Amino acid sequence: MDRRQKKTREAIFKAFTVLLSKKNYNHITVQEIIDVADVGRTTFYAHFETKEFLLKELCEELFEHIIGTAMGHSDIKGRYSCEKASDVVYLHLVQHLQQNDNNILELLSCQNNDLFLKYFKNDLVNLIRTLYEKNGILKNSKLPEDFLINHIASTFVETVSWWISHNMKETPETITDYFLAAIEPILQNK
Amino acid sequence: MDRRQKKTREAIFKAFTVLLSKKNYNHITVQEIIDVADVGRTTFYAHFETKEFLLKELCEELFEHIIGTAMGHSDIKGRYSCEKASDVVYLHLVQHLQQNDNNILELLSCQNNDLFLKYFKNDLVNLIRTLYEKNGILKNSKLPEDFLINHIASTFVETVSWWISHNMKETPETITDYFLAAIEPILQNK
DNA sequence: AAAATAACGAACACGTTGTTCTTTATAAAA
DNA sequence: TTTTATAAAGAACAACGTGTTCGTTATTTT
Repeated sequence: MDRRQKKTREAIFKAFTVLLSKKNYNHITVQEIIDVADVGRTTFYAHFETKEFLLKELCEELFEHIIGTAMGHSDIKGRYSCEKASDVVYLHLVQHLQQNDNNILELLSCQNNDLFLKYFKNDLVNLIRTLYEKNGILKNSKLPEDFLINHIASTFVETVSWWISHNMKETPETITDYFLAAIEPILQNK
Repeated sequence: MDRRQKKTREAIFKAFTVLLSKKNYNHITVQEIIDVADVGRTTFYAHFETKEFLLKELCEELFEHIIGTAMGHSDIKGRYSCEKASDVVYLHLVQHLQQNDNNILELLSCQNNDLFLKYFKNDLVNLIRTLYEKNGILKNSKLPEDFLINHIASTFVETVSWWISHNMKETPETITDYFLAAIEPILQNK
């Protein structure tokens, strides 16, 4: 990719992130974004069709990375017992968030964090499905499988969201424990 | 309240609801709302400062009613054992939703249902706090109390959301059972 | 019947959007 | 290095949405 393209793309992402940490998504204008990013109007529209596409691409870049590496860990650790393997994946996700790559925390704690949490949950559903699909854990429950997957993903997102809103005082290990305490009884509830 | 005021207010709410069922909140303009509601531009702004205030007031009217009556039931049934009382409240809520007062289902199943689910969850947190605050059920858990309240409220909202997205094939009793199965193990997990 | 209040409609200034065109700067290919 | 391709800049534009003002008409309330 052209060095110029990469630079403007990153300048726009950065400006958008900064603005999101200050004000509501709906009140952010393209004009403000290009002012903060210091790029021409034409340039912005050459990169992103609209503000909404910008949001979409930002989310994709953010979560592709974090979920992708977690997926990797699920394969590597596949040799251990089923439950432990998934526990490790969850812990890795929480630790990854704590590291704050790409200022992801700035976005997950802003006014409009629901925009990002929605995306995050969506990607998590896929991760969780592949995590549990091989072993039949979810199939043996008296609750529908897609209900369970949705419940687990939601609980993870809510746990992380709760953690961030409490200024992440707890360690990643504690948070993972909270999360597992919230869902594990369900998995054993056959 | 003046009959004229009430009529325009309802016309605007109705128009807004219709539009929300068709398109994204961000793409709905005040112009469209007043066209569909068939009221003058000046009249709209005499009632609502902005589109956002319209959304806010709509949410308040919607959930004030449904949560309010549920709160009532929690007091009435207080004589039974603690857990059963709350179970009845949850069932009532689900049944209330099924009745579809004020086209609440149209809003909870539209593209932007997250706007309403967010409000719903907020009100639920208050309901749940009062539901469990007298008996010390939540205090005896190894998990923080506000984490638990948040988890229960989220799980309820997610359960309802899952139900609606599946065209509400299940009965209110089944859905309440699913919800209770998802949270009850936690409450006993001291 | 009179006074108060709500709705209407037209017009307005202002800001935002997304596009077009020309010019300049930078990177890649020869 | 020179040439060629491509990205960014900047100015200008029409179209649209916003929120307000003002004078007029219709409907309640007193």
